[in-house]
Amino acid sequence: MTTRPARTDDPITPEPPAPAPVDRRIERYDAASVEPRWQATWEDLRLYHTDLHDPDRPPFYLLTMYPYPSGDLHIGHWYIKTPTDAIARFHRMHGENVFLPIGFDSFGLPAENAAIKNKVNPRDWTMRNIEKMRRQLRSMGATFDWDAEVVTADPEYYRWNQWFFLRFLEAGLAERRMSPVDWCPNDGTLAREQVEGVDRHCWRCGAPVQKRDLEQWFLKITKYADELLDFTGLDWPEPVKVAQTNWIGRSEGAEIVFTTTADQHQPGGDELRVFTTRPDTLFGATFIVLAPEHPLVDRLTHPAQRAAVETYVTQARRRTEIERLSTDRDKTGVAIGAHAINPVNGERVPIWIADYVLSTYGTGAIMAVPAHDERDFAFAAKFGLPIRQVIAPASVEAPAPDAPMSEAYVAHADDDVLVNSARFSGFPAPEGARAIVLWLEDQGNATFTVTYRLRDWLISRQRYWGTPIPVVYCERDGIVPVPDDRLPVLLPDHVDYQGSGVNPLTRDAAFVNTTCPKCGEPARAETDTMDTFIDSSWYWFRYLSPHKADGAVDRVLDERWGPVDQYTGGAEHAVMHLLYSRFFTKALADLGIVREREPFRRLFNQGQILGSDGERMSKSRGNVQDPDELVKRYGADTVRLFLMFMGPWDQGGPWSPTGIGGVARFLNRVWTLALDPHGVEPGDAEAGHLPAGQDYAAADRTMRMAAHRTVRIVTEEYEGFRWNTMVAHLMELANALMRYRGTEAASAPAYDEAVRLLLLMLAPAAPHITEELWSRRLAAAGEPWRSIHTERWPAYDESAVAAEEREVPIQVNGKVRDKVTVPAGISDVELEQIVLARERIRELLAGRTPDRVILAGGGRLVNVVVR
RNA sequence: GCCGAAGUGGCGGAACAGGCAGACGCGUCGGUCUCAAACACCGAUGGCCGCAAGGUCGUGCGGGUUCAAGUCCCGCCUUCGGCACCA
Repeated sequence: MTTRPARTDDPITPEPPAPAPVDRRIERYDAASVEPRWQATWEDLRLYHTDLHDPDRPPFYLLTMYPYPSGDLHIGHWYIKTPTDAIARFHRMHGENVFLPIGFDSFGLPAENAAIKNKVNPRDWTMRNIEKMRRQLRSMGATFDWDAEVVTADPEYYRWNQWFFLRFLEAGLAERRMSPVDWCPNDGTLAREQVEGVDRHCWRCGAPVQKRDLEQWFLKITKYADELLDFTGLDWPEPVKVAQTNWIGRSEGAEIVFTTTADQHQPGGDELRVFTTRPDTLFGATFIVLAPEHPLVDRLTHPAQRAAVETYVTQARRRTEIERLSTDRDKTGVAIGAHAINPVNGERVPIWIADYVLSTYGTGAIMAVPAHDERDFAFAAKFGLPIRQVIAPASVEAPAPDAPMSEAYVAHADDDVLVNSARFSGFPAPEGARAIVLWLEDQGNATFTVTYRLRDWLISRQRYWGTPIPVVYCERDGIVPVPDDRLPVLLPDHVDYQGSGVNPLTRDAAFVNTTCPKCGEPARAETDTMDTFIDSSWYWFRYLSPHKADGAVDRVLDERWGPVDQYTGGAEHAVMHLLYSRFFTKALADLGIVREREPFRRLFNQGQILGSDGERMSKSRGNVQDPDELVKRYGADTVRLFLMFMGPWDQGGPWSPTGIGGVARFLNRVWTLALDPHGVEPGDAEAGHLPAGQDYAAADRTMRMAAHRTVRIVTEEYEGFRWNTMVAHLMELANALMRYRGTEAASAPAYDEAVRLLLLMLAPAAPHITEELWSRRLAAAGEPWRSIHTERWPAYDESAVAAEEREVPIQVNGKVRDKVTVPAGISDVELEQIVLARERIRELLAGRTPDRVILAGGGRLVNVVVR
């Protein structure tokens, strides 16, 4: 590949910064002066601006989760982003055209909270933070392509959120429905984090939180539930796939129709559809439970029960879903005083409501089978409802219908059969389930169905700082989409919060009062804004053409660059962000806007850096670690390398700077090896002499072998993101070379080659010091400057890595007792002879003949077994 | 409760695919350099016994398979992360 610096739009006139002349007494590595100098040079040369149309090199799209501009770049950001930068540099050295963009996820609650609390403008607050974080991000020395930067709070970005919304609306993928929110009379809708305490009060005014039903917008992600379960072709961590699969929660079963009976207060005949995964237990259904929110509750409730029911419904609505679903709680519920007919046996069963049944799952109604469901069992036991066993292993005698049970029989034995189930008795359980549904289906009382835990995506937010939803409400025309040519619907720059959490857009007359695009009459603008997960569901498409004015996505570039080759970011986004992004991509593909149906081919979740107290870093805990101080003291390269060296990347852990000195020492050692090969250290008695028994040629071979073996292993470690062992192996190589420094072998070509390889291998991880040393080597050799980061990644020399001899550990009865050095190509027979002839082994055998001699792993180890 | 990940020296961690446990680094101890200190460099460093050679124990706990187990199997314990009565 080219040895010129990466392509830029400008003609290249590399003006290498004049390297300091190499003194006899060499200076130590001074990061504070070297690093900013190279960062400025890279920027001047536009070294990391990616030419997305480059016809020659294969594209590699590397994406890292864009940060929220909280205003502080902490050590956790470095932990994600600097190894990602090393990936970029590694791929670039393989001749790939790497695109590593960056941007800011700049809408959201924190800006608004700051606005309410400190009376600052959310936009000013956000933009100030972005400014600060840009500076901090640059101090990493990462190769972000800043030309591609995306700021989601810019109209240039969010107008396309609105455009997508309109396309979804046309395609029937967006719809408006009632949905409850947590509500405070003073501060309006509350996010989960704004509800505090067990008594659930408002974070600002302390008022008790209420539930309130609002008309809100949904995106129909459930339409894609089945496709989202398919991860074919994705190289993703298994736990993420498992988490998404559970989140979608597909279950197969049937809907069964129960019909309400008449009484003196209502005519009956209402259909109650229940969802069950166990139609085989239908004969054991002894009551019905509805979610308290079920639409028929009001209509069916008997007057005598009305007061109790209403109290219960109010209570249930005040509980969080987590509370309602908590297993620790006692079962609660109320009979509503109505009944329904079990279609399978005509039995009249009572209808209850209970908060353990959710209106959002299935049909919001269940048939309770206490004999075969633990929750129903607990409920029946508490309220004295009948329990009837209808499933039992064929191997035991069928129990009587009313035989007492101490617990629900839920376990699936292979020989489970239906019992007490009329003509279905004796059917094996799975066949029984099928037969019952088929039979009921004929009468119109059942259908096979699939239900998902996944719910449609509620995107409406009653907040200012987000993308306005582009619809208008007209007296005459109803819900009217804003036409494309009127986009973007601009967020006003200044709003008055009046010290309250209520969405200030609702009070902004200029925003709210608009005209209907259809009839031209006065109309009301939608004041809800979009969930910020919308922003992050397509930002990587926009990076390809951030300023494109006539479309959201550049289709040509999408064809060329999509899907993202590698995505890096935290595991906390395992479900929501990654699932929404997959949904968006599929929907956009169906709308013909993008080509691919999956956004991220390969995903890596790095671990999380915790505070030194082992807790998640947060401002409120005061355990946020600022890297600036460390960077000032040790330099960016040292901090980068230290973060990589700490442990496996997917592990994370509590932050502690202990040990960073070791990494700094290593970089200084590299500096010394490269610039002062002939110096000697006073502390080393052996300094200046080759290791005992080695001549110049042996030293040469040893150095070559060490360097090339390191290339072999380190290349694999870069590919697998195993940074900690990668750094360890580079340290080993440096230590090995250190042994030859100051000896005659330091003049050998092998020494110089080893230093060259060491620098190349270190370059992606520690880009500044290697660039500096590289420039000095070139200058010393009288060659023109070129960046080390445009060099090719080294290949190892097969002949150099092969050893002539190897050491074989010898075990007797599985314990290492001896070692022997043998020629590399030795045969098994010869090896065995040598081993058995060893004095130490003969001693241990004491005249006995070995039972077996095992040569393990092609003679890597010998085990002599004697009993 | 369910799902997922993990438990290895004083500490962070290493160990391909069952084959020398503890790579690399920190810390500690000893040394060289220095008037001295810092820096740098060299050496030692799992526990116990031993002057040494060497022995012995040792990867959360208890069993097992194997010539050989940190690694595989069975049964537990602990920690972290996620999910939450999903019918």
